[in-house]
Amino acid sequence: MTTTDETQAAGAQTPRPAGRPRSARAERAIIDATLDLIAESVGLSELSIEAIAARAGVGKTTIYRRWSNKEDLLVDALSTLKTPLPPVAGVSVREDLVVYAQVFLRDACDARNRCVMNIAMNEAERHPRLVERIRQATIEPRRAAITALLRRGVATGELRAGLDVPLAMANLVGTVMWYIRTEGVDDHTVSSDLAERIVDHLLAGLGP
Amino acid sequence: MTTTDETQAAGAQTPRPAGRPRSARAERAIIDATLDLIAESVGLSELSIEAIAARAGVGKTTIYRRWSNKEDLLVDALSTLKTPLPPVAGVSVREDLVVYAQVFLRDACDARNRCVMNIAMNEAERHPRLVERIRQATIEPRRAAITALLRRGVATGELRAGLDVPLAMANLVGTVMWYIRTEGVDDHTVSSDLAERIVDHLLAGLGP
DNA sequence: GTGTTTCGAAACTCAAGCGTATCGAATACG
DNA sequence: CGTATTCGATACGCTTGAGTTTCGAAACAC
Repeated sequence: MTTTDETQAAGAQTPRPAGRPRSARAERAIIDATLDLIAESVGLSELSIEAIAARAGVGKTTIYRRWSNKEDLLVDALSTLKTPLPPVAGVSVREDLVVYAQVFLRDACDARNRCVMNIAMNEAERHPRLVERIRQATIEPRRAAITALLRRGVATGELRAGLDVPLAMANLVGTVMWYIRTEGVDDHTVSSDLAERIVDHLLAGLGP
Repeated sequence: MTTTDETQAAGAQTPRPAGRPRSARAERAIIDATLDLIAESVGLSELSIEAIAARAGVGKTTIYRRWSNKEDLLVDALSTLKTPLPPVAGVSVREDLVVYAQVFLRDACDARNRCVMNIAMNEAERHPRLVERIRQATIEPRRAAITALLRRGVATGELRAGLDVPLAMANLVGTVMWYIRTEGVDDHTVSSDLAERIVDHLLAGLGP
């Protein structure tokens, strides 16, 4: 929308509404402060607009001039987490699984991305609009990608015939999530071969 | 502590402190209301003492005479969830794993027990005392039991040699948790053979 | 009966936070 | 320059809920 910091490029569409233009820097500061505070706290109910304004060095007026309430701001703020999403691959199913596992590990270790999953799992009743958006923008694409990959593995014979795909997906995602949580893997302590270990573990199973 | 509803048995210890005795029914009603409201809501911050008092049909005075603040009440209320804990078994490692998986499935489907895990995972910063208690009373015993079972399986050869035990545990618990969450298994729709399917799936692995 | 304690209900104080309004200063345009 | 809009700051009204206090009634012991 804006080119320089305090200036709006007068596109052919809107002839510029006269008066002092809105600060793009303030907008970024608000969204950054929102994401930081979400990542630091746990639930959305302890996140206050006043704390956001203070952290962003901004008046509450500047926030309410852009978003009419808290949920609108949250929707926009979480939308900026692009989550570049799983890149495609194709050499072998095992290697692709490792790539996905690595993406999940990275996401689960980054505070800003981790809170997205927390919100999706815990705030469904209080913020259905927000959770639905997260579900469609982040969860569903990944679920579809993994499902396709697992089906491909079954088709090529790299995975066991008659595989229960939803169960296998819970297997992969649940293992990653739980391992991160319980073993306290940090953003920097996550070793590069952890994804490989997890995938190979899943492929081999527990039996001898 | 109490035998009849409104009476305290005068044990040899305390000779009965004179005055109207505290109502045991009120105490149970308070704890029941607390657990119900925790199960219905999601976080502990939207749980209000006033709502508990209203649900229990009790004055706030009756609550504050027993517990000095909200966290004390929560600690006591959650302590009453005995979670009979994993019973021992011993025929085969697979059967024992199925038993544990069934316990986890039952717990994860019961609203009152499910919220315990939610609290342990999400409220660590706001209620460290409470979370630590849950960790020691509920999580740690189960973690130890599964660890012992997995090690036994490795020793008897029923499980693969060189098994990564923490990873295998994340495998079992994470799969159950994630499957329940994403597939929306309810308290009544949980089929009796789901635990067997999960365990056999884990034992076999994804590979052919 | 008297004395003591608890009961539920209601009122209270205090703090946090939402959303609004108002202020002087700043930044644009013409 | 004047006009329009946004800026940050501050104050305001309002609601919620914690924790306390007061009240009359009730339940015990003596």
